[in-house]
Amino acid sequence: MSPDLKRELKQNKPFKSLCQEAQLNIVRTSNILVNDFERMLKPYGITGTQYNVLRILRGAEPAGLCRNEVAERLINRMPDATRLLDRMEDAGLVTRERSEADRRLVTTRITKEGKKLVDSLDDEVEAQHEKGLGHLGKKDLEKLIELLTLVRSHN
Amino acid sequence: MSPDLKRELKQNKPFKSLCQEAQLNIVRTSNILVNDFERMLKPYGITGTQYNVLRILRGAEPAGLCRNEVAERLINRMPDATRLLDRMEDAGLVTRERSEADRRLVTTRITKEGKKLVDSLDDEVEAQHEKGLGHLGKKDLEKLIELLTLVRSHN
DNA sequence: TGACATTAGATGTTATAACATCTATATTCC
DNA sequence: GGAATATAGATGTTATAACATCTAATGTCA
Repeated sequence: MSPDLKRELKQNKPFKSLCQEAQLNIVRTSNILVNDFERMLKPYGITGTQYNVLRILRGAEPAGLCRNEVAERLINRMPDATRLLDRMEDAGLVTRERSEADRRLVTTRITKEGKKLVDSLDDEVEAQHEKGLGHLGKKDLEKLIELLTLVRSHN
Repeated sequence: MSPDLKRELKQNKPFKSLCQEAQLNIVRTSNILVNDFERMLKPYGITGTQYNVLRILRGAEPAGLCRNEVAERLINRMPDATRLLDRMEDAGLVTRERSEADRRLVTTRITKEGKKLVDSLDDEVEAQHEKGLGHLGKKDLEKLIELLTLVRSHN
């Protein structure tokens, strides 16, 4: 049970510090969860980032959001938002329209088709989260969230 | 303090489940730490993955490791190991040599130059870990590691 | 031995990430 | 009003990731 990270990565030396061990644990665990998540999405022809954008735009209906607002709400930074949205527009998942009030802005909205796709994935997404983390109890999950929030708290 | 993730991502709806909230916290925290780490490495002309490969090869001296052994020890999977090592070879950080015993294998070793680079980064790397996680106490770090190990324990 | 499967790695191709630079529009402030 | 600055986004380029396919060497077993 719980083979530790050192064994997982076939390392023979101990970690240099507790901070390092914690950081590697966070990153490793994230990578595993993200990989599983992307694999689950693959049959539907979208990436994890695209899925997250769809979620964000679904939550912003019917007003929509401009490019930078979408980027701000993403879990990971996305320097190339324009072309990601281009691809999603080509795929019929979003529409874009230049704002009348401020012509620098381009409002992006989810299409009916995009909403249908993301709605249809809700159960499978929840199942993936459950599969990856459901074996922890409520107490442990809450403690984990608390500690990670604390990690992020200082910058 | 500790603005929670919901606020960070400007979400107005609560998370669907505790599992989902935990997963997003893990991934978000990892992204922040990885971004900081990569930014720190940038002046030295290597990526995070390249740094990790150098660490692995430094730990495998003087025997070296073949391509797949390197890939297995990485924090994240690397389907394109060949060309990553190509680039590192071009940069003078590693050498490669086809094994005599089994001519399918190519043994990769860190060069003197590569070792010098990774040695010179040790302090800065530790400082980055300290900066990102040092504000947690020993108890909290240990608990965090324990919980993340538990997350990874079941598959 | 020879057909077949397996393994290690290389290579071709496409998609995406990362970064710098550029254009158009708005805002600031004299 | 107009120059300077800031902001939103588009575009060009390079590097890397992802995936499939290919070649060479080894192992398996009739």
